[in-house]
Amino acid sequence: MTLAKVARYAGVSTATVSRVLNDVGFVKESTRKRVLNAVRVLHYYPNLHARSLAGGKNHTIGVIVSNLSNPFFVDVFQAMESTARANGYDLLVEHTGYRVNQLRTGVRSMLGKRVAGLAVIVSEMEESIIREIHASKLPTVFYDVGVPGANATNIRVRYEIGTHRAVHYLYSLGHRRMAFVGHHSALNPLQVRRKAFQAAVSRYEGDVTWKIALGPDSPQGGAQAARELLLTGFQPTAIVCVNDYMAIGVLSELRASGLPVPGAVSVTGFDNISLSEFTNPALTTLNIPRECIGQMAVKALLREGDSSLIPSEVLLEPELVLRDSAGPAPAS
Amino acid sequence: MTLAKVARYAGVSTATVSRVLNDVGFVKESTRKRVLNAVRVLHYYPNLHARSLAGGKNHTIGVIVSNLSNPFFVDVFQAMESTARANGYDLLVEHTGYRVNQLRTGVRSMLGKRVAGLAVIVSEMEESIIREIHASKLPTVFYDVGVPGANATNIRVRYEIGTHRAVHYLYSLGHRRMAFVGHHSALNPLQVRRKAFQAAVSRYEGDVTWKIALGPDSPQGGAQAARELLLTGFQPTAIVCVNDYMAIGVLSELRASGLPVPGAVSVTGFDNISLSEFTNPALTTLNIPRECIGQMAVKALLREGDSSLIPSEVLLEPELVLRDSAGPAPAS
DNA sequence: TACACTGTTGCAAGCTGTTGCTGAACCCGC
DNA sequence: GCGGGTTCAGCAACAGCTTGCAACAGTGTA
Repeated sequence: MTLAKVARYAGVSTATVSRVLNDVGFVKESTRKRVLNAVRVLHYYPNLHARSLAGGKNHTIGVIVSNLSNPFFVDVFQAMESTARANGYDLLVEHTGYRVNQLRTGVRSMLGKRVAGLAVIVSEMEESIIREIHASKLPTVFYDVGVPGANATNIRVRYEIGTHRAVHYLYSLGHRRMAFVGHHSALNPLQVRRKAFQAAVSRYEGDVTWKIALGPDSPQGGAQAARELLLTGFQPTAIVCVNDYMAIGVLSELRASGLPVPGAVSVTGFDNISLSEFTNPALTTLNIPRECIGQMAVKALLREGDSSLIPSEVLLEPELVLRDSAGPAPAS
Repeated sequence: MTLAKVARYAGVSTATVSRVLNDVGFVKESTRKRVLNAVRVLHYYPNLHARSLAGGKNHTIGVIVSNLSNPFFVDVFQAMESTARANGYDLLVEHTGYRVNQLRTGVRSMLGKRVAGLAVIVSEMEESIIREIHASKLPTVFYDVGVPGANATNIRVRYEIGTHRAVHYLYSLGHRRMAFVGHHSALNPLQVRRKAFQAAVSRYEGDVTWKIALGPDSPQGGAQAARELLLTGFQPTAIVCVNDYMAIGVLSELRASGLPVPGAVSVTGFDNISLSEFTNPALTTLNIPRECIGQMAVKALLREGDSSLIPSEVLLEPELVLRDSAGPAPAS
């Protein structure tokens, strides 16, 4: 079913049908009715490929995320979606599973689809991919990764500050043996978080001993990392997790090991995903304004008008959310 | 940047560039090198709209889901994605937030994008939308909703059986006051689940009293429903939840109300999302093979060859997964 | 030397819409 | 009844790619 057939059925030219469907130009009411009727009768759906080819416009924003299982990404995605929809744009998600190659493929696919803008909310990254994106001139928003550039906005969370707040809080509760549970150490932004932890504990040099354990980004991964951590014989009284999603697994593993939280071990997360309120005990964590990130991202991409108004870098400070999973260090 | 420019730069015709990029036909090695070089130098990304318009083929499968926040949908999506990718197809997700209008828009958008197949994994549905899909002749897979048709495969979970298993299990543990926590009562497939519960408890007519509470599909919704339930004064010793995602909220609310699980109240979920293993206590639930659903869906859509081999209806039986959230009814 | 292949490449039509421009029809006031 | 401004609709030129068919250069054969 094509425009031409609809036009023939309605006894008009394709131009007229196009105008009716796009609501542009002058079309007599009676003609419009005839066209609309033909569209309905023939079950016609405009070919969007042809449309964006001919029109040269595209009302789609691409989003690439690392892990759709992690509620953090879904939250950002949803915030983006409602903002985009409100502006007449659609979203196109792609997820990489933390694989750089998948990211590269995803970016090219987005470029091939001629999206109006691209949001890259991932942890994996490579210099060459950033260059590729910059060279394409496509309006882009990076989260965490990436460097500011001509058409690029960077949204960055100040992990150092967030992690320091968590560590400081735990220190003030008397904790002196801490551990960090992270994931995929090879990925740069995650290195950043690990280093932020190291920097934070090193402020209490000599006073605090620490250890690091890693696993995949999932509750399973958190549980696994916690298990390995406990097996080393190091007995942390506090575990700082790279995100809430992994913290869920850490909580579960501690319970399985008979270590009450926060009685024996305190746990903190990062992100403040809505699930963190429902864990048992409820998770003490650092809030990252996902809603706000999603909105900013879309607004930056839709840079209607003065592009000089778009900040090239946005820094967010995570705030500590006190709940029940962290408490005073055990007496011992 | 277009094919033509690349061709000019490489000193060949557009046909040759196209052949190189698609790896079809014979191209001399030296020519191929020249073309590939031009592509690299010029930062060329083939316009995928033009490509699918000209080629008449599309290697994209559309997926429409109700709620990307619910891990159940994400799991199905991921299974579909890897199966699709293995067959050289991409996925295009859209989510409706349980809104029928959004579903209609989504379906039309998929039709407009001329996807190769469509998987509709939603709970909301309308007769007219099904007719629209059937009329389009697009290979389709429905999950839960929809009726079998020419190009449509139906995947259906036998909720009656699953729910009956849960209720029976609880009954055998001595529970006589049960509640059902569901969501969005207006949506048909969810009605089905509620009715399945009613049918299950009615087998113990007179012996079991019950009540129903509803909320949005989220932990928050589960907590809210549980709260309302408790406020009625009805004191269930067991709560059957429509899915694990809501059960998480129910567990949390019971804890907040000082009701130990499973000491005072037992809870069961539905879906067996991976999170259900990590709740505290771990959730007793019914397994739905999401991995398998995702694979079947893609295979059915890619009906290469004999389409008569594709079943028009698949029934799945949920199996009880025993964990810690359900136990003997309190003595009371 | 003519002929049949085989491997390579280009020409041009076609995929399905959008849109600038042109022209016809229609209305107005004088 | 006529010039001029509006409205409305069609023509045809694209948009960027794929692909069937023709053409052409070599190579081996008769």
